[in-house]
Amino acid sequence: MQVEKQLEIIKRGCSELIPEEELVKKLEKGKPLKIKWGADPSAPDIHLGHTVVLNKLRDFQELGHEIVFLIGDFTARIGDPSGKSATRKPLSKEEVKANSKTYQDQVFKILDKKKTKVVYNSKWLSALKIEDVISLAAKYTVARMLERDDFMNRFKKEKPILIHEFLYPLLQGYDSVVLKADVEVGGTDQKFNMLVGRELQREYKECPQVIITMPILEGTDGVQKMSKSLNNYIGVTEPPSEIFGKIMSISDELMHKYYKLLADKDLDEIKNMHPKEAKKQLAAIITARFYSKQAALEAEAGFESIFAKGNMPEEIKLIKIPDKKLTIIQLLVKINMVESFAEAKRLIKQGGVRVNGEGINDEKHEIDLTNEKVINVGKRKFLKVICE
RNA sequence: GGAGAGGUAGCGAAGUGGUCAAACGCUCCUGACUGUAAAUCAGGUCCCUUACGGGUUCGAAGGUUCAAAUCCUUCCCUCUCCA
Repeated sequence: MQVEKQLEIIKRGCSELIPEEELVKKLEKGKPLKIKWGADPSAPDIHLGHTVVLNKLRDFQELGHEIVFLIGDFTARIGDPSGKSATRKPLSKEEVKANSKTYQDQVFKILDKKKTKVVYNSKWLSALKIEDVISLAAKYTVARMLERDDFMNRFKKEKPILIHEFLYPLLQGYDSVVLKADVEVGGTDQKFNMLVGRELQREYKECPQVIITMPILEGTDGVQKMSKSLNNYIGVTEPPSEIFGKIMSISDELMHKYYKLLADKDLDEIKNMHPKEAKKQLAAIITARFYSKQAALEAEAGFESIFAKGNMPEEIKLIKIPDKKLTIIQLLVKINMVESFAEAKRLIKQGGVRVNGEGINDEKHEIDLTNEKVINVGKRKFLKVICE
């Protein structure tokens, strides 16, 4: 394909491309490029945030380039605290192995497995000797490290920065050296690390990689970046009804961002639609992407039935318990719909608990479980319970 | 190594002997209104108890006191300055 045409596709939706001229030169050689993408296998669930980058990688694959999917197993075993204040706990070899497997399965929902090479950085990083690490560290200065926002902020705020945190960008950059990456793709939060990679490649007399950053997707709260630990994520393996429902609950403002980053759609058209309709469409597009059109339709029908018409969901998980009769509070605790008796009481007092659709406001209300009961807390939590 | 500041609930941050289960803000949860949107309003947000009340919390462990987040001792951790 013509370089110009390729460039257009590559640039679409990306936040920065550094530097464009170099990418053009690389493309002009007409050979497939090595596109590096690094992932941390400590949280093996892929969510919509990751898919922004993954979609870009798929663009590259469709253009005939090679994706190198680097699993940072070495990093995960040591525990990377960067960004977050809490130090992540290191994972064992076995955990990392299991995680990276799940990770791969999910990634290939989007990427073409045949055109993806999977590599583990422990292969070369664990072989480094302390001498090698020191000479690597000698190629970068503290002042340049502090250019990174996160480091600078913590430095100014007198918050701790651990020495080994400085090593992570270096190791990540060293990965690029070893892989001889032509391009590295990541979120904008990875810009600094990827730039270090460029510098290091230059130091090691390799051709510096081109950097492509993709915008960071905010989580369902609309503020923080999507992540599992903040519980504001939409995972690609969640059931269709969940994906659909979670998208319906985002704010209108956020919906426009999601459209821009996740759906290839004409934005003007969206602006003219009723926001609710637009959101439904978005939910359907995304649900269909990970399942099927059919699944999306079903999810939508279910959603309409439950929330617009106030019906019960069609499929509710059934739980069997040994007791025939329990007070509502005991029951809620028993089936883990609430964390404590006190919480159960609060919810009842506030009118958030229903049995078979009927509001319960008596804390001592007894539930007869000889026949099936639908217990419902708040808008979203439903369970069926029966005595076994 | 020396000097100083600090560690409080999910987060930020008050509190410096009793009225502290700990102000305030955010987050989060429930309800009303809606479009499971936003904004707004009402309530809630350690555990047990219908309630009265009780139990465990303020970096950790000891101690003083009728009474400790607050005072003392030791320890752990973070930051700043000096070397």
